[in-house]
Amino acid sequence: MKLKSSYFFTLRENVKDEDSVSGNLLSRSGMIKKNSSGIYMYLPLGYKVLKKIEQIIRKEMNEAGAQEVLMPSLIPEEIYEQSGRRALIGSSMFALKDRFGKPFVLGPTHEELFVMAASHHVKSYKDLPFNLYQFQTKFRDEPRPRFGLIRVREFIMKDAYSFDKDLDGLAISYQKMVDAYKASFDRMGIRYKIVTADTGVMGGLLSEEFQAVTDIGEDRLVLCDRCEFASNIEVSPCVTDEPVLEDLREMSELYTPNVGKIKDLVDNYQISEDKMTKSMIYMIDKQAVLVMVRADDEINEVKLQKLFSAKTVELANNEVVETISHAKIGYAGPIGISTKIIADHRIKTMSNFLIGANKTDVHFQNVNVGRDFQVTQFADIRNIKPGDKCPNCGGKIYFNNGIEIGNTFKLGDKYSKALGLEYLDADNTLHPVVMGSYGIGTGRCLAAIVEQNHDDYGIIWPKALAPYGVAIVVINTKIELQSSSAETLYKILSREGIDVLLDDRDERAGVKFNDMDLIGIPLRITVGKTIDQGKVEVKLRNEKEIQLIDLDQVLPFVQNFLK
RNA sequence: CGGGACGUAGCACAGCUUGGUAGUGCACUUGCUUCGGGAGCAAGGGGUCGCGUGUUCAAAUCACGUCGUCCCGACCA
Repeated sequence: MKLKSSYFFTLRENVKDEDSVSGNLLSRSGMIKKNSSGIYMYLPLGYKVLKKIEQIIRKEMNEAGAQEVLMPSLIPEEIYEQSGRRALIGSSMFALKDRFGKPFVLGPTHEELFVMAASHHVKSYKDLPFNLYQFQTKFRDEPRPRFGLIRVREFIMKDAYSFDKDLDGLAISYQKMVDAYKASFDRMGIRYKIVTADTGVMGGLLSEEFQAVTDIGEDRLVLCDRCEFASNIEVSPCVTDEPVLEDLREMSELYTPNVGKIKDLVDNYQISEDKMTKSMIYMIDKQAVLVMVRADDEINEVKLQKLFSAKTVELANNEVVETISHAKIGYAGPIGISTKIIADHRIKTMSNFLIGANKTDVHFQNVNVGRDFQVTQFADIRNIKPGDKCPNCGGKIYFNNGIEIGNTFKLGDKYSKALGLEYLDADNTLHPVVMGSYGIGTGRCLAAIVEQNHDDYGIIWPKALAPYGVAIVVINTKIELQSSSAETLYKILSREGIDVLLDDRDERAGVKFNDMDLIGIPLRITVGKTIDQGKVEVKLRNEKEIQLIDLDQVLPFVQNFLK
């Protein structure tokens, strides 16, 4: 492509509305443009990269034996009613009505439609297994779009669905997808971890996430410095040390006016956080429950939800807390409370600690479980922390941020049961089909790659994804020999099927160099003064050195580079 | 949905307190000089000051409303 007569622009300054490196670099390089909150235009360069990402995934999916289809985005609302997900997904679903008043939604994910598609084919066990996938726009009305392309309301997802007769079949289908995902992300040059995660709204038996390791990711990845353990913090189990109890001291009241917060207690009374507990009142399926953890631990709501098999888990509002604890916010505690008390296992290891007294301005000190109060149940309900013991090998835990670029689910029979997708087995009995679902967010891949590959000058695309593998820059377009030589080179490379960018704009050299760096072209060929000796300069985006090569060496050099 | 901020040219912003002819830098056009890492000088083009209502002789500026955007939180497939 020749820049002179193309749609091409770059911005010199950061865009105010973008809060991430990738959002800014992609905007400044003219690849994307925000249109509304969480809704983007893909402009020519950005769309080219997106297509390359799609192509890589498509090839791997096809090799894994999946077949590509395309489902609609406009879907009758009743289909989600049937599967029970209309209420579950709730206001995250864009809803609208047609001219006759019939309710439709814009598809946020497509398990239901794929089940319907499958039901046209599946009658007998002989019709299984198979796998269908699509690249298609999803709509999710996120409460808070963020980080450029990372949390958006309209995005393209590759979603695949496997259909098997039993769990053994699912295991095979699932592994094929995991392998295809690994191959895809490897080819894109993304550094990622596979972590176990919560199944969330999807439900089912197992969820694993492919997390690109970056600074800004929204997810906290729990990793071990010794073994391969990797988990999303929301499901990572915690190991609790054996209790080493001190001699029990006499419990007493401590007058603590206006210090309902942990930090104030630490500051004002010189009590360390591992000698205090945090008691929070939660509404779990609308029932109040007191949840206790050590003061320096965080409560994990996903674990709470699982513990109670609950639909909703939320912090109780202030009024409820004050009614139940008979005190101002900050003074709730387990003694004399009427609710169930769920305590983290770590509470068992504590002695002579501090709790809220359910009385405004008062705490109890030297409290001990068993002697001073009873709990309904001990459970693992806290978040694991850096430095904790690895639940797998006992090694040391550390955290990384991650961007969820892919997710694989073993759904089991959740959707096939809800929607009646059954097959007849060899013994003439009906069984629900066993499903898996597998997603990759292509826009997130793009953002993750930029997050992982950039410097002060701009994006550094991996060769496989760069919008153009090579750029030819003419230093001075007014010098005939430079222009004509560059034009000739452009033709030679193009004729060999190389996608090459010719910067023939009437701009100063600095502008062109900076633009080519910003948009991240991996190889730059500069046609300048040295053309008088029949030589051009060659520079790689990720290296500083410039080498001179003869004109007739350009084609083999480029071919070798792009290989 | 709760808390906070912002909305003035394609982009980034000033002007608003104290109402009186719409500004700056980058980008854009033309000319001259320059020409290998975002040039200089000069002359230009481009704005319903988010939208609405009100106060006023007069509103970018004050008041109220509304829409949008961003940040923190809640939520999150």
